[in-house]
Amino acid sequence: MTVAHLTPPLATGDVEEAVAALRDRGLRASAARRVVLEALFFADRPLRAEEIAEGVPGRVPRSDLTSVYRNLETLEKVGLIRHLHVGHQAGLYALSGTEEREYLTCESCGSIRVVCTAVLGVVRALIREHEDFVASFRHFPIAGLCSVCAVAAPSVGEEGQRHV
Amino acid sequence: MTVAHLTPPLATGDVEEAVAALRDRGLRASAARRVVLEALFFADRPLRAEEIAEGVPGRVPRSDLTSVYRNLETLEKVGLIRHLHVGHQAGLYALSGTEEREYLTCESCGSIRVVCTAVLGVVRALIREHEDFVASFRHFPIAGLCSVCAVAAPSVGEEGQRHV
DNA sequence: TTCGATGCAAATAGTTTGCATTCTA
DNA sequence: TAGAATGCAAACTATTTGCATCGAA
Repeated sequence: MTVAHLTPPLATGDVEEAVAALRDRGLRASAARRVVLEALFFADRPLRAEEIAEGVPGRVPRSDLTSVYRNLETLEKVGLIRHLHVGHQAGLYALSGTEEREYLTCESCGSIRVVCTAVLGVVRALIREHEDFVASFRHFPIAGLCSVCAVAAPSVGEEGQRHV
Repeated sequence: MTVAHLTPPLATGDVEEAVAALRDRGLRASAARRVVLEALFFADRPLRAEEIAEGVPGRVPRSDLTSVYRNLETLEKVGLIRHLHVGHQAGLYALSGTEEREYLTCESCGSIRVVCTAVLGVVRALIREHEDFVASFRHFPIAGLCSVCAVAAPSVGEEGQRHV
């Protein structure tokens, strides 16, 4: 089982800081590795491996998808980044920010929004107490229906409508 | 987006009852379809499509994997079954039982256990109230660390040990 | 007898692995 | 300059689609 996503987070403020963390661990600061970090710092939202490989025209150079995957794995092992899953889509990769973001994902329209960590703290405490289980929502965020889709719920058997 | 998993559940007690529900909807009660239902009724736990296709020697005949996938989709649309995701593995398919089972899945050892629905009810109410979001744990059950792995947590960076 | 359902082959998406080459420390 | 990292090709897993054939109603 891959448990890289259980590595404790290592927050950094920019590419140079992240690169320094790599060197601290005897890892090399290659161009391809920098590019992955640049893409993530530039996006400020979870990205798919393919989005990272595509680069940002004029901003972040494109790179080889295989290397992106290998570097995402390395960066995650170090704790610089994390990944999460939303629906049946490809995995999403994000920086380990100073503030630990957790998400709520709508199964109908596909929207992703940041959730109040305090509320999740209460949820975790509840589950820990009653079920003797340490719940985590980082890797598999809570899914369900956002307020808009919940209202439109009866029509939910067909095709989700993105209402953004 | 595929939202078959948002279909309301339709509980049945045995294969014949499930087959009758299919006919009610103008769907055919083919041999391959019966076999999928038999496998699920026989297992009484969530199964992967491949496990269903393999059959149970002397109990449930094996069948074509493609047909299994097509039939799982049909059965899920009807509400007779549901599917859920655990870690990075293949999807798991289960009957829509009368009692609505929800699970807690350990990210370290891979164990899956049934959770008290009442506790999840409180969790849902909490999230609905504070976040205006209707959480559901059917499709993506809550992940985390079971009590055994939580204690052994410091060693969690490497390889999860199945302690069952 | 007619469509719905099947089963094989082939395609697809996401991700991983092998290996000779390149580049960082 | 040694060993880490790259990048291309190829493999792999889970799942879906095309299509000619079959079988349930």
